[in-house]
Amino acid sequence: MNGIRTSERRLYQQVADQIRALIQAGQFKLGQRLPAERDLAQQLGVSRPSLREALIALEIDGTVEIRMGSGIYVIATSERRPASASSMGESPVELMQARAAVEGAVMVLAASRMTPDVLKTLRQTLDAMGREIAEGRKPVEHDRQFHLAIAAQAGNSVLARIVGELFDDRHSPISTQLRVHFETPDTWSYALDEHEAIYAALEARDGLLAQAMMHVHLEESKRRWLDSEPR
Amino acid sequence: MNGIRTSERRLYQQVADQIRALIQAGQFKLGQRLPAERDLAQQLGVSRPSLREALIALEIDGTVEIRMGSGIYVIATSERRPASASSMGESPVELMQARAAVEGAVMVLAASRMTPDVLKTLRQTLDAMGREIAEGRKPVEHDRQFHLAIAAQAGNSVLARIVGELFDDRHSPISTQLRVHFETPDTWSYALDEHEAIYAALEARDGLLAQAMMHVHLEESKRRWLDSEPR
DNA sequence: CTGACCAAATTGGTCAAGCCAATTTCAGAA
DNA sequence: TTCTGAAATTGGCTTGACCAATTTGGTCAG
Repeated sequence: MNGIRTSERRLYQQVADQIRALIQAGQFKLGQRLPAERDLAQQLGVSRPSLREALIALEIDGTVEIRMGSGIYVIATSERRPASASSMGESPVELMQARAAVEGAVMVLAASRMTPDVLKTLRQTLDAMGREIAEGRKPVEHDRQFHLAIAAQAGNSVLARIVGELFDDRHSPISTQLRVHFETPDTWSYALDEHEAIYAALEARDGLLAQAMMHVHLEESKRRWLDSEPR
Repeated sequence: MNGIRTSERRLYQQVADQIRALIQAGQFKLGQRLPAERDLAQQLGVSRPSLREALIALEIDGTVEIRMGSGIYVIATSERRPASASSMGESPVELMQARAAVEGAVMVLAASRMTPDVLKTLRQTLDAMGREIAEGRKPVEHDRQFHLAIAAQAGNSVLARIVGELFDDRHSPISTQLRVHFETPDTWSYALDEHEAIYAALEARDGLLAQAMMHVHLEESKRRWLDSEPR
């Protein structure tokens, strides 16, 4: 059960994954208590503080419950709490198809509820993106704000949450693969053009056109993503 | 900037919240580097390992990026991973509307990819539900399997994951409110009838009919949910 | 003056050891 | 047999140290 530290990932991530794997393999069952921190750290060949850092990650994702004086208990076997999307073998095609389904529905709802204030916010976000692109920076945060501001206007907080999660699944900092953002300074300007088309449709309160423009944007975004990924 | 440790929450959670609050308040801006761990820990009145535990939580939720030898950078100014659905004030109406949008899209995809094997699995699941209902038990797990088996056949693992999460958001064991399942032995038989109608439409490979039947099921399910909730 | 190189400083990463708080277990007394 | 209190166990947090990665500043050469 010794950990292998040959990769560049942080130790806590590796240890957390090891523990998840042990749970998945059935070595620690639902409801069961893990070995004591001191023992488990020794078994895994790491220091106790490093083990504790890994346990925090597991606590946050709902895999374990930590009780002072008592122990660490498995409360999920990851059948209910899947790992992040990228670690589940989900492909860019599937992610963008899912986004098309969800954000398509959001577009129709949002267009019918569009207000001058929201349009103003979207306008400001697009302008901020334009400035960042002109300065050679990557407007990931404003890209996110654009998508989420529209989703928020759909009037359904569940859908808004899903839109945010799908966006983040692709831009999550956890996975080292996803640290490499796929857009380049050149392609960001295309993305901005596509955003402008979405904005124009929303301004016109045309839900079906907005939906179509979002589909175009996501399809092009997927294509750029696929073109940028190492094979 | 001294932390206050009067509550029963773990220190790392408190410190993480403090840092989030500082970021939200604009003290640390997007892209900016936080003070060094040693300095920040001192400023917040905690030990460095405790501060590191808090930073792990912030890294996981996408608020900061930690670079060895360089520093800790703010990469988001709002939460990336919202708390669970039920703690966000999402309503049954919103949840079921979102499910209608997502599972509606899934129905169309699944109907076009339906196979005898999947139909057999669905048949078995419905029969198992029927037996459980006859014995006065609540077929929550088979209910889940029915929805997820269909979603799995849609051929998009992202959508399947979302369907699972939405189902679990409603049936999550974490929220004490949701421990009280809304279906009663009587209403479970209605739910089963609705499942049968969905099954028939899938058997006929009629995507639009399957979608309509799923919408009916979710609408009725929502109504039963609302009728059962304390006001 | 500018650019390159190198050493020192700074920063995060991990470890070891210690003490405190909460819970569990066990032994002794009633 | 049951209850109580002490000891053991467990997690929570701190202090301090050393290692790895990055940044900064100084020096030298062109």
